[in-house]
Amino acid sequence: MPPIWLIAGPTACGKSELALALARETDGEIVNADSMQLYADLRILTARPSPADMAQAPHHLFGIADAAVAWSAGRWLTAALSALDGIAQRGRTAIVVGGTGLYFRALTRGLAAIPPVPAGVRAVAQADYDRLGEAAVRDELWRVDPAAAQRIAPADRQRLIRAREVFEATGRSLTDWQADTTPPLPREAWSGVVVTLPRLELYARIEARLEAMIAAGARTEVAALVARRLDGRLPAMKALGVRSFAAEIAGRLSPAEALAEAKAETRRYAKRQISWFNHQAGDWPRADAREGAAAIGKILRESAP
RNA sequence: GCCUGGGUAGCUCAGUUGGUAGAGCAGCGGACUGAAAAUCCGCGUGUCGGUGGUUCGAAUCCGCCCCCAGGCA
Repeated sequence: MPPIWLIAGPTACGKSELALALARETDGEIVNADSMQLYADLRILTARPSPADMAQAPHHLFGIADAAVAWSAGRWLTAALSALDGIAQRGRTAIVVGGTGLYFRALTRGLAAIPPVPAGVRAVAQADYDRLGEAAVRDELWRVDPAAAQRIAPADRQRLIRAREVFEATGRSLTDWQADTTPPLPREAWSGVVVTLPRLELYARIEARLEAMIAAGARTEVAALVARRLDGRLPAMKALGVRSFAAEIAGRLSPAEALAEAKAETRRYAKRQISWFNHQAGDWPRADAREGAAAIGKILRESAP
């Protein structure tokens, strides 16, 4: 059975380049595990592989969604499993690369089989939260899903709404659903590595990359996205830098302020990613990005169960 | 060289009549099961330029020295 390699790591650590080198070396295929590189609209700002890179090996799930459509971890998982299936049938190595920790968790540990919640139910849950306040929603949750009410942090609007809408839509508590979760892949099917880089070096790369993105036309991309007047709550609208550069385009921030803000938000994001991988993938081997693709390939081969 | 203003957290600064210091930004730690580049929780991280002195006690007062910014020469 051909291997599935998972390459995770914080933004700007050099994952894509390593994945491409490994794909060339193994005649493998690359699968995206980045929630923002899914969308077509922001190629530059989300650091999606260029057409030249994509021509060097088959790439899956990059830029395949329209920003007007909200994808989710569940939708990604279905698409990724289907891509992995195709790659396995072709007898090739699959290289799943990205920075979205939840996606790797979904792939390796599973996602509860909750049916999609109808948009109307979510809209009602959101409206109730905004109209009645957190306390009322939480009180309701104490009745139907006390474990979730206990676990969800104060002011975590998103998770409270999620717990509520799942119960409303399915008649079963989120906690109950989650207890059922099973991994979609057998443990021996994959091996993973977390790519690291010293913090200061990572931050320097983040800053340099943002500047390069601006030089390459990231502002124009954001302007085009903003011109579509999409709902600001769509995932694609939350891509790092969109808000800052949109504010610049609207004249609310100077170019320097917008750039500084985007850099700071990206640094904080990288920190959250590091925190996630440290605790949620603490048992995966680590590899310094500077060790190069050969070293990382070796780790992946040797850590296969 | 003289005069003036200033040296306090990584940065910009606040600091009341002397009681070993606090804001913003930056930063750090953490949580995480379908928005996850999301959402949320927690944390001041300090030779108060240096050195003598006055004082029970000095970031605060005094002396000397160093550095920075203006001004006068």
